[in-house]
Amino acid sequence: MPRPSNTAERRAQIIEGLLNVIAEGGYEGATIASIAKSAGLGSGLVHYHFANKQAILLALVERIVGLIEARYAHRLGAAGEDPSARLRAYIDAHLALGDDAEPRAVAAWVVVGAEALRQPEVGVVYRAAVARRVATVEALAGEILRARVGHGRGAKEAAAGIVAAIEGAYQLAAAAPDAMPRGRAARVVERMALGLLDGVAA
Amino acid sequence: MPRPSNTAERRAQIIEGLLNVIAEGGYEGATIASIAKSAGLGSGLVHYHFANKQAILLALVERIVGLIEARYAHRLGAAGEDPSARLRAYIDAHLALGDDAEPRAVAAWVVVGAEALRQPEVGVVYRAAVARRVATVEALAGEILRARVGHGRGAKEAAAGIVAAIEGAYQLAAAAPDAMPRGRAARVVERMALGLLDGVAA
Amino acid sequence: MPRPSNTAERRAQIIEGLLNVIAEGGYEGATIASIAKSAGLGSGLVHYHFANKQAILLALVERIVGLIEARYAHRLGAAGEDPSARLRAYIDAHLALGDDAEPRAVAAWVVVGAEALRQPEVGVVYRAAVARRVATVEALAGEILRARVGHGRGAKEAAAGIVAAIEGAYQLAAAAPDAMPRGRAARVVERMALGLLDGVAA
Amino acid sequence: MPRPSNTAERRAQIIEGLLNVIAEGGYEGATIASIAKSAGLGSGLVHYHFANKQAILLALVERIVGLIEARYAHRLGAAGEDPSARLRAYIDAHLALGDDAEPRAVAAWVVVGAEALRQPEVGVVYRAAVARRVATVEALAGEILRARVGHGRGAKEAAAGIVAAIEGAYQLAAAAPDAMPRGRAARVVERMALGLLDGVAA
DNA sequence: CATGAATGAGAATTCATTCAT
DNA sequence: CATGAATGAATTCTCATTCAT
Repeated sequence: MPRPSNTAERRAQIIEGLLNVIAEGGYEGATIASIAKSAGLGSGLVHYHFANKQAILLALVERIVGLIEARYAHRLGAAGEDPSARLRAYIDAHLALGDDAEPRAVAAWVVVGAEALRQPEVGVVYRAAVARRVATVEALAGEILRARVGHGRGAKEAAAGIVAAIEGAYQLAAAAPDAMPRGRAARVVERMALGLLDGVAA
Repeated sequence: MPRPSNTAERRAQIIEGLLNVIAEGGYEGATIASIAKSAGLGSGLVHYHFANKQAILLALVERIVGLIEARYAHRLGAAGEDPSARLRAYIDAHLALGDDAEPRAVAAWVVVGAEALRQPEVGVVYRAAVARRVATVEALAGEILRARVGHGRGAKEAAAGIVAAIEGAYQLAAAAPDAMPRGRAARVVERMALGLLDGVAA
Repeated sequence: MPRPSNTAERRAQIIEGLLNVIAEGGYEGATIASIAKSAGLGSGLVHYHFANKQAILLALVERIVGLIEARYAHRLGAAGEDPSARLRAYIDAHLALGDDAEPRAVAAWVVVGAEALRQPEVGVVYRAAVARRVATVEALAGEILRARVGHGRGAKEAAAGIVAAIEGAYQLAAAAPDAMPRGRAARVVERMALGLLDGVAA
Repeated sequence: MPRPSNTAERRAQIIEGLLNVIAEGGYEGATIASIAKSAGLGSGLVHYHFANKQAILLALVERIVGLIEARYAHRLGAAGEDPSARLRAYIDAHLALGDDAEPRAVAAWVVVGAEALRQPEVGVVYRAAVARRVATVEALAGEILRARVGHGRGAKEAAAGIVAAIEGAYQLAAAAPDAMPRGRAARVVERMALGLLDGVAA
């Protein structure tokens, strides 16, 4: 009777290790040895579970995206059917502080965004993640616009703007936390989003 | 009769070299050898003019900041005294395409933002640059708000939001260019900015 | 089942490699590559077992000190309780030729003495080693003096003189071997030591 | 009328520069740039006056040797014809503190002794200097011994011992100054020397 | 004579990846 | 599955020496 595989658990540990080290040292500081150490594993084991270092980063991207989508799903329940409330929930899921806040994930995401410039495979998953975000926001924006002016024109570029504001808020939170008054990011981005839609609708 | 010093020129060449390689390969990809090659210089000379690799990056930050501030100064003339026009000019200077567009600088800036997480000295100059941007925008936002509602409350956090939107637009432009319809970023951010100020003023 | 650790053995090999190359080429000539080659190892492995080159040198200092102290301990048995005999045994342990002679260690020690000027950490362990030598000789000299004149005044500076003579004999042996008739160093230093104590006692 | 050559002066400046930097940083720390800076000259000029770095070191050896021989010559006058007084004057010239003390030269000499192991050409001049010292002391010791026992047997090895003690005292002064009570080195070595000759004569 | 820019050959160090056990 | 030793290529940085002016 072979021992039950613990691969899934080990992979999760390793991804968590990368998240931790990337949050403080960036991707350059994330050596296999430091990841392994942070995960409490031997360094050889990392390569047993992942073909190479990049593979861990790709898994981390998935992990972060999943984390945030879960937050959104969780908030959706309280938001009800109103598209504006849903858009606020969406922004909140990305930016609000709270018990489920993940400052490490924010820093890691900023790093992922920079690595996307460098590693084509990371670029692919990063762009896919961004595209999904834009699509989600576009759907919400489209609903809001159609309710107001009967058509959804401009929803796509509004969505891009809103996602940009979210990404920029991450960037500031991670690298220049003094720039944005603490805990206000979600509110400010919500106002920008709604103000933008007002402008588009006008 | 010594050879006339060309230090300033060489330093500029090297900074330009870093800008070029960073724009495609990120900071990790920017090896001294690649910088030197891109600048058409020997690798030893790079260290003759800069103490280390980080010093080049710091100089690059200055360079990029100066580039954009010059664009803003240039657009200010056409904007006249109206604060809203000036805010649009500000956003335009950062995001508009045109003859003076610098896609390489955009990518490099994103990389700088990630390196700011890793290298404390880079963090310092990055935060200083962001702080200046926020202060500039805050002044404009304050003027606009005062003209409308007689006070400037909320200008600071509005400014942070606007700067975040700009930074996020850079991020998307560099790493996920398909997300934002080409050439629309300035327009979208302007609308977000003005919509945000409407909201704050309300 | 992990490979059994051979760290201690590897470290010893590397220290031995440094001893070998330092004996001929000095510390400057001792490159990591040459140390690794002399030890029959890959260069990366050297840094796997030692944080940096200096750490190997510090370990080498310990190694040499231990070597000589072991020679002294070994000779102590034959010397019996007589302090003069013990002092001779001490000098012998440092300077006598014989099966346990270590010409490489002598040359390396001279190099260590010069590196002590340059690398603060090396200076620390070098001074500690010298201080222990002086203390040991001082104890012996004190016994001899007290037996003769009832007090041990002057033992400390006599000990310093004796240690200086030993260090100088190393220096000549390593760098100007023709200056001292071969195999006579121990005898000459013993005579200097005893003559010095005669003078101090007078 | 060509301008008068200042080569001799420049060479002296450069040698002085090497002496200064070697006294603090050892030979490794002595870069051409640092030597030039310490001499107040441009780095290119160093190579105009010396073929290479080693040539400066060789000149420095001469310089230090000359310095000490001058001190000896100066003290010889006061010592008169008595060989014991002359031997004391010799040791004094090498080790006594005073207005003409040269702590930098002491440190530099220790470095030279270590470089002698590494650079064959340095070894040659170092050994020549040591041989001259031994020969001088041997002559004095021979005189002393002949006056006492009618022959000079053992003078050579006694001289080597005395020179060793001097070299060792340099080593301690430079690298472990706490080992020898300050200002006592000359006295201690004189006692060792005279005690040694007593022993040889016995 | 003098300057300091320029070169290029190393040197130390890092680290992903492999592999013996 | 697991460990951590081992490898070797890549990278930053140093520095003697050369050379244009």
